[in-house]
Parts: sequence; structure tokens; C-alpha cells
Amino acid sequence: MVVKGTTSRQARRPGAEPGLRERKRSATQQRIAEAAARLATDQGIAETTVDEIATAAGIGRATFFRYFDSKELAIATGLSDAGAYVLAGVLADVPARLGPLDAVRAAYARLGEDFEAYRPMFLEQAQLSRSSPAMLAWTLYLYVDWEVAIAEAVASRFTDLRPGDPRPRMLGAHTMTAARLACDEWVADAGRGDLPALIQQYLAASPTSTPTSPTSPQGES
Amino acid sequence: MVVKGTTSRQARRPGAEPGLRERKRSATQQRIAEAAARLATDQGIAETTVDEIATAAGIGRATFFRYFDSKELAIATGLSDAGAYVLAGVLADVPARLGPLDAVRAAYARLGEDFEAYRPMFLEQAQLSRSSPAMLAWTLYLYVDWEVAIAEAVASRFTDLRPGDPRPRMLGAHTMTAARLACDEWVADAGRGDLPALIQQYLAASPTSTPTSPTSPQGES
DNA sequence: CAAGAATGTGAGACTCAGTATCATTCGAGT
DNA sequence: ACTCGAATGATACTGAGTCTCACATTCTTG
Repeated sequence: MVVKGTTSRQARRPGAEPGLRERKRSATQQRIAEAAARLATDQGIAETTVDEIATAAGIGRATFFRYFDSKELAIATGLSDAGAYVLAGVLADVPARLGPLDAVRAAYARLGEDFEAYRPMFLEQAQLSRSSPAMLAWTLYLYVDWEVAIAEAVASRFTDLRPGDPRPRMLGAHTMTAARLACDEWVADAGRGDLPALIQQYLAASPTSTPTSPTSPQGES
Repeated sequence: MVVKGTTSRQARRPGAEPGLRERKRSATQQRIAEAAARLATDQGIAETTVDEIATAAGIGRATFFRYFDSKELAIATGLSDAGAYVLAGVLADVPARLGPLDAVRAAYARLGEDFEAYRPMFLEQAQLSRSSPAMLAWTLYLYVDWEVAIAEAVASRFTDLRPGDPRPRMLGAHTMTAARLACDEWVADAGRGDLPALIQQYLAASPTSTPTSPTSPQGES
């Protein structure tokens, strides 16, 4: 759902490699998202028009809307391409013996290792995502895609998984929620705090960690 | 954040009852949301203009945007006022001995009792919330308010709650996620299934129900 | 390689969402 | 009653998002 659907009535057989048309399409998609994110980061969202983004991406205005439903969505996509989507990829490299939740925590820990290098860029993007109601709304919309990606990435770690099992999707949502709330708190603190640690704290705060049980703070970075 | 903030520099002392001005304001807010939801339900979202909503609510066009940031937000608010916000209210009436998660499950069970009466209306609203990317984005945006409301409603059920404890917010998000995903599945099934039961299933699928541990099905409907 | 079908593209026109301004009206407190 | 701050509505304006159509590009089939 990240790429706006093509009108392809001309179905491609599943096994074949993507043709020139599809490669061009995803390349254009990426150029637009990158241009949108860069312009919005530089000049602000309101000051960036779709015309500018389209020109910067080397396409026409009408074409822009064939790729993204809204300006905010293009920006949010460009911001996040460098961000949370990689989590699904990292998840694949985490030891298979780890359970779903532990795998997520390990993946975040891995990502947190070179967090400091990206801190300023990350803060800028996190602030931009929250800078207006419309921007936040479309960011939340994108999170759904990430939830699905994470759900697919962890699904194999569930044993006795029945079709339609709610657990992978719920874990995907839980993961994104932890990231979102941790980011909220981090941004509210002007990006001074330790975001990876915050994420781990939120991840640990599962709904079944009943108050009577100690809910050990889990202070690992 | 449901009501768009007033510019009130003339602070009202916290104890006093709301004056005519504030009562009028929330009444107008509600009239707009209701008119927006009704028109959108009747004619569709794209076919409903802000002008129509404003006229139906008996206000001017410019005033509309002093109450809502976007058309979709007004519609989503109108749709949800009849829906999930009541959950926070029901939560207060649930026996105090229940823990946070059990309280949520009990509250949903209570709401599910007269679900059948509202099934058609509920389905219509759920479909409308998912009818377009923009509508879904703004619906997700509203869910954040509900998360906060639920978090506040369950906070007292956590023992040893430190300020800034992530658990209430995470539970609020968990609750809304369960409702959202259950609704997705329910809508995909054209509203034929048992929504309350679905919600309970999703609620039970907590991230710590590790696959190695039996993950007791918790089959109470 | 040729030709036709399917699809992607850009230009321009159009509707309407969302913002800003300003004169007017309304509510709260004296 | 009087005054100040806030809410309102009319108006005008920018720009998002949609639509259509002519044209270009890619895919397919022979």
C-alpha cells in the first residue's frame, strides 16, 4: 500500500522479474518521496508546494498524484524510508531462536547501536512528523504499513500459528506504538534523552505486565 | 485535543462552572460533528462539502475551520462520538478490583451486550472510516485522543504507578489497536461476524503471550 | 521487427479545502 | 451601561486534489 496501486489489468505472472515499467515506477516513487522529504525538511511543510516537489523529482504535477494521495503522505514516506522500514529487514537477521517480542527488542537494540550518528537527522524528522495535525495523521496512516511489514517479519517466530492468528498483527502494532510513544516523549524532551532506551521501556510495558508483578524496569540500553 | 483550542488568554479559574460562551462553543462543536457525519453517511465524503456542513450546522464556512482542522476530522469526530469514547466512561463503572487489562475486557464485554442493536449503524460508520486514505488517516489521528482517554481511565488500576509510567498509554494503544484490527476483520467480512468476540480475541493476543508458553486461548466470548 | 493494446505521462482547467484579513457581534466582568 | 477580549461571517486568496485528453512509452503477439 506504500505504492499507490497501478491500474494493471495486464496481470504479470508472479514468477517473472519486474519489467522496465515497474522498475521505472518504483524509481520515480522514490525520487518523489526523497524530494518531498528534503524540501519539507529544508523549507517547512506549508512552504513546500506539490509543484516544487514535482519539479524537483522531474515529473509533472498530475503525475505526482498518481504516486501519492497527498503531499503529506509523500513527505512522510520520504522521511520514513530512512527509518522504521529497515526494522523489518533487521528482524530477519536476528537469531531465529528468539521469540517474537525478544526478536523485536533485539532488532531495536541493533538499530540503536548507531543511533548517535543519526540523532540530529532523526530528531528533525520526528519533529516534522508531528508538526501539524495533517502531517501526524498521514504519518499514523503509514504506520499501518509498517505494522504489516513487522507482522510478516515476525510471523515465522510464532509457533502453532493458525491462519488469521491475531498475534503477529498485534505485535506489529505494539512495536510501532512503542516507537511512536517513545518518540513523542523524546521529542517533547527536545531529543536530549536516550531514544533506544525509551523504546525498550515502552516495549516492555505490555498490557499483561500486571501491576502486581514487579514489571522490572529492564534497564538495558 | 478533540476540541480545537480556543485562543483564551482570559483564563477561567479551574473551579468555576463553564460560562455561556464555553457551553455555546461545545454545542456548536457537536452540531458540526453531527451534521458532518450525517451528510457524509448519506451522500458520501467526497460529495459533502464544507459549505454544506457549515450551512447544516448553522454557521459560516470560516467558523467551521475554527472548530476542526479538516473536513475528515469533523466527520470522524461525528462518527466516533457515538462510539469508542464511551468506552472511557464505561471503564469507570467496572469493578475496581479488576486489573487494567481485565477492566478493558470487561468494559468491551459490557458494550458488546447491546451491540446487535447498533450493528447496522456501526458497520456503516466503520466502512466510512475506511473508505478513503484521507478518512482512514484522520480516523487514526483521532484514535490517539482515545488512547489518552483510555489511559487516564485505567491509570488508577495500576498499582505502584510512577509518573511517566508507560503502561497506561501502552494499554490505551493496545485497546484501540484491538478495536481497530477487529473492526478491519469485521468489515472485511461485510459485518457478518461477531465483533465483540473479535475484539476480545485481539485483546487477548498480547505481545508477551509467547508461543512457547501455552498462550491459554482465554475462550470467554 | 512491426503493430496494436495497455499503460504512463504532462498540460491545463476546474472544484473545493484550508488560510488570512477585517469589520461586526457577542459574552464576561466591572 | 460600558469596555475589553473573543467569536463570528463575509470575502478573497493560495494551493491541494481531480478530471480529461492528447501524446509517449512499454508490453505483447505475430
